Amino acid sequence: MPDPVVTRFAPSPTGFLHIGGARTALFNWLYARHLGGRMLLRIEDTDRERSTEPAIAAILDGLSWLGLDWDGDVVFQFSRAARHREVVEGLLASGGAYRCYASPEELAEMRESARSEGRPARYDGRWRDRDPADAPAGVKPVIRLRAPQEGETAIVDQVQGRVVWQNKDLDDLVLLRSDGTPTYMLAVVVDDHDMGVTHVIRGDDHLTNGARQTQIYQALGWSVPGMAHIPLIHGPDGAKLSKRHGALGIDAYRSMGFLPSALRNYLVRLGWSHGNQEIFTDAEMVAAFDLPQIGRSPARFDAAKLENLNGHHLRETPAEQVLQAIEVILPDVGPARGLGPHLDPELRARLLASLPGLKERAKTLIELLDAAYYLYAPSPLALDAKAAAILDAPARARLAAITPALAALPEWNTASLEAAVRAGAEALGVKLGQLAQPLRAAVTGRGTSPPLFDVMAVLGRDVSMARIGAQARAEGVETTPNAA
RNA sequence: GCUCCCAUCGUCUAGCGGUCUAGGACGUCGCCCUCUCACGGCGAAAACAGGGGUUCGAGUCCCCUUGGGAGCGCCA
Repeated sequence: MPDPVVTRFAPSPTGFLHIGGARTALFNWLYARHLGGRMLLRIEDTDRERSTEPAIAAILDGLSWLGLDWDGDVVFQFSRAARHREVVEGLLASGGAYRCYASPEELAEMRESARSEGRPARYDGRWRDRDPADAPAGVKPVIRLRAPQEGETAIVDQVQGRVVWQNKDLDDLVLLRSDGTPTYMLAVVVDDHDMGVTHVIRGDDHLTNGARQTQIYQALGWSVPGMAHIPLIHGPDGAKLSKRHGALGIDAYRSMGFLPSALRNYLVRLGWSHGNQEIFTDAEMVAAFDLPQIGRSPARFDAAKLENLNGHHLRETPAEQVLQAIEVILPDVGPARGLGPHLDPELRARLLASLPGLKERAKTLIELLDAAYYLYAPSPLALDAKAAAILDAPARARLAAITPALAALPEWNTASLEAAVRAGAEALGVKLGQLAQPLRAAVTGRGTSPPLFDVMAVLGRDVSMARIGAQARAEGVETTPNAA
């Protein structure tokens, strides 16, 4: 293994970690893990106005929740400003950069007239070869790269292929602002170089930046890292994922009850494929992932597929782990549904026992929690519309009829309950469903639930009989359907 | 406007010149299973944007058109 790969995820902390950023991080992580390399994390906080502590925390939290770990310490770009300046000084000395005294107004005017004349909107190089003695007094200059004006600049991208720009279409970008702080374009190059990054994997909105950064590498005499510009994720309407589509941070998906493993699985298949395989464990993903299988067209975000995948992962995940995932989001989502931020031991045990039946039927942890309502419902149990419809007078009469047999059961478990109810249905001359459905409605307050006998077994004799009794006694009485 | 990128079922995609009467998955619609709902099983409808080339042969290569997208800051 001659050249261990080093990738990096480099978000700017100006907002939460969104779904596109999460996928970029995942791809970097997978590529590094696949090749036994390292993934670094760098926070691009050179924009002091917009970078915030909460955003940094949200990004770190999001990555951790998603299960994407990084190697080494987090690098904060702003802390490296002195190094960035040093590099620019060198460039200034070698003639690779120059001071530009153009005012913001001049620049705006330049862009406007260029556009109106159908020319590319770019800096015209007016200070490129001008005598510094012409510098207006009192104006702090920016420092620009003396970019080549002829020929072409190409990047050999592992996803996009060889992409070429004519140098005349690229202008002299700003390296150092007039206040002496480095720009993103410069900082990225210096940091990637200093950090030993071998592969830059990022969204293809950076494709042009790739060319401009290549010019900086060349001016510095540094070797250009491998690049892979992956297509962006679009919203359902085909436009770039944005606030209009909900502007969701990764934390929102957590709160919606998605499993990290499902999100990883969904994200990896957006733009990348491995034959016909749709379902991936982490190990499979790491083993199969590579850059050549990444497509070049943007993918649309499809919530339905994410939900389906989440359902699959829910079923595959052991009950204890699902329970832990629930406990992670409970502080967020518990209080709103009458659950506290934590589960008391008794409820936890009942939930765990019910999970095999529950996780089979839910697409998200939220759905699961709602379906488990019968486990934590306050008394008296509220009936939803379907349950209320099921519990008509004949149904209630059947409940009354089966009550003695249930009360007399020596053992209260799934098998004994099923035997008793089947016998009861036969004795009443009705189909199993005609008795089971009223029982389900009485015991869960819902028209649907996990298998009835499992539910009754977990609930226990006392609770079950009380709920059945309450509905049996209400024969002929109009019930108040649950408002919800 | 300029530069660059993209184009297979509604969506994610397989396809790397002949095995494509185009495969899988999600979603949709039937049927089966069944104590409900799911799961699972079986089946159906559903796509190579259009036009030119190249070739014995094109979804696969080239060009044009059309349609999407991204970038064009002293933001990142």
